[in-house]
Amino acid sequence: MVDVPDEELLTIGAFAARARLSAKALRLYDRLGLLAPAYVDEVSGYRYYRAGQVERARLVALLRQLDMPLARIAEVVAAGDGPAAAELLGAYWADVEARVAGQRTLAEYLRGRLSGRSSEMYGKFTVETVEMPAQVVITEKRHTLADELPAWIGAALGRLEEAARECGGVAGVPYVAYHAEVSMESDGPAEACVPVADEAAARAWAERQGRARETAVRVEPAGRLAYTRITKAQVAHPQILAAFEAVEEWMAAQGLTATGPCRELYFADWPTAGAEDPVCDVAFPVS
Amino acid sequence: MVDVPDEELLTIGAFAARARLSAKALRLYDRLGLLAPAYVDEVSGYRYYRAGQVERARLVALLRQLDMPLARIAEVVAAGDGPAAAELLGAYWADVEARVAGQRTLAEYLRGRLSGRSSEMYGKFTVETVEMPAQVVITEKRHTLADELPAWIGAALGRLEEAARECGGVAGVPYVAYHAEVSMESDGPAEACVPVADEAAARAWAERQGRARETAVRVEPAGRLAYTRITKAQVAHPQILAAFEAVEEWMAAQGLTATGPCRELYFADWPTAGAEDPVCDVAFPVS
DNA sequence: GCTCGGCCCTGCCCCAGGGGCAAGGTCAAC
DNA sequence: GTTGACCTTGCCCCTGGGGCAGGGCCGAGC
Repeated sequence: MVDVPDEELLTIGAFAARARLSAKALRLYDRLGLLAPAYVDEVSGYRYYRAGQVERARLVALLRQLDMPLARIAEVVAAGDGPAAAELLGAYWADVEARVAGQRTLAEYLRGRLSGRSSEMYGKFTVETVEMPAQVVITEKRHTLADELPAWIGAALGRLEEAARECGGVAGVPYVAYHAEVSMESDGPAEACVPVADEAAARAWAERQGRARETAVRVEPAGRLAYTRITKAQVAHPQILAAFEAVEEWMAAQGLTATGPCRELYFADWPTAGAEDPVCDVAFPVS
Repeated sequence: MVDVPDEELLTIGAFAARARLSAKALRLYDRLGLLAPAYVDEVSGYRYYRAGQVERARLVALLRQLDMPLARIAEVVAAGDGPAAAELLGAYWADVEARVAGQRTLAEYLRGRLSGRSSEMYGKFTVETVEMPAQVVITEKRHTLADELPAWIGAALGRLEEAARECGGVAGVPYVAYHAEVSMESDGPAEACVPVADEAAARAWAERQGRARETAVRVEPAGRLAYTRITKAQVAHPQILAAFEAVEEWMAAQGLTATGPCRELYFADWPTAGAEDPVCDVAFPVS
């Protein structure tokens, strides 16, 4: 069954004008299989489109106005005009809104910082050091983006504290270590850690864990932590960045260097804490 | 005065880790003059950064998280840490919010359309045709983006109606013709047109116009218009797209083709009209 | 002094989503 | 038949890097 040209076919230029797309874009969509011409002359290579394809082309154009990647547009148009397509679009747009919401917070923070309050930013934080004993910790590690981070921290520390009951109980302040930056673009990994009393039980617990979550048992060596204490309101992206920067600046001034990934130690009961209650120490292991 | 390396210098890898940037990105920023190393070894080409440059590098990294182009980031960091930089950031972010607001409206519209209401979309519009006599029109043309379009339409039609008083008065329904799509990416041009009674006076008026605005006088030939009437609430991007599509679909069904750019005819007094009052005909010249 | 591993260098190709241009083939109207 | 508009492919350009190849630099251990 060969497509034969009939009198309803449009050249690429005419089709582009009706679809409000460029001919160049139409050639690209053809090459990607997103919007194939109804007929292609084998001799001249001319593309011919049916008038009925305009609707689909316009849908593609509108989705492109949302900056949706062509691959996702292909999924949407493949899903047809039903609720499935609407679902895909909704999921995409929810992603966009989540990203923009994070960026909005960051933009507000940066605007405030650039406005001239930068000099007072570092003064607000008091940095101190504390000696930490060696600790056996049970951990759960995951790659995650900044927007899902708070939910994951809550869930992971909850699971680990539950597990700690079989390992001699929680023997220190639970914390989260960041092995790489967690932000909108970079996804960590982050590692939730809960100190426990019974190393043997902890190792037995780790043996029982499946592959669903990346769990581990580790002995965290003793050492000194440089930290600053922040309130519940400050434990949010991006305000918390100021705290990290304050600690690093203080370390540089003291001639100290970080000997490991930075941490957030959650020493308070999170749900019952008020916004202005101190709940967290932002810390670096130092030497 | 040559920069001499002292013991405070960091290699690119160490600096990248502290700034939470990749070495590749740092080389790019160096090449663009955005963040030059404190010292470059002339023999090895190795880049060395001062610890004090970390702050600036982090600012760049944070601004990149806002998807700000490097050229604008360069402007921001060049403006220093004062209100000027905050102003630039604010202007950029306002642009982003405006763009996203338009996309949000479009996404909501599309989600509704894809949900399965597409079959009833076209049914809501009644398309008819009308014969238009030849008209002398005075016009003003401009390239504009979708977000500034409503304001420009109001201003341009206001100016043209004022000018029409010297040209024998307004002799028909003012309209806006779209010579190409006006959206977030494409900027038209759009042409505001007001029919006038006195062609000679109109040509004299056009002669007096300077180059500040792109004005013209034209005789619009007689012809048939296919149109549908919409309410004030529907005269907004992107709801109005449904009206345009309805007219085009109807035209295709009737075997008619467009013979010129599409138009919006504003026949009602805009300020006093209510949201549900018909105010506008969405039309195509057809043959 | 020699080698080894870990950094670092430049340069090239790759991604999306096209824009722009050149060289050449086609099509339709006159 | 000619002409001009339209179409084709192919190549280089943009941003903001990622990834890799081939080669140089450096400190540690032997």
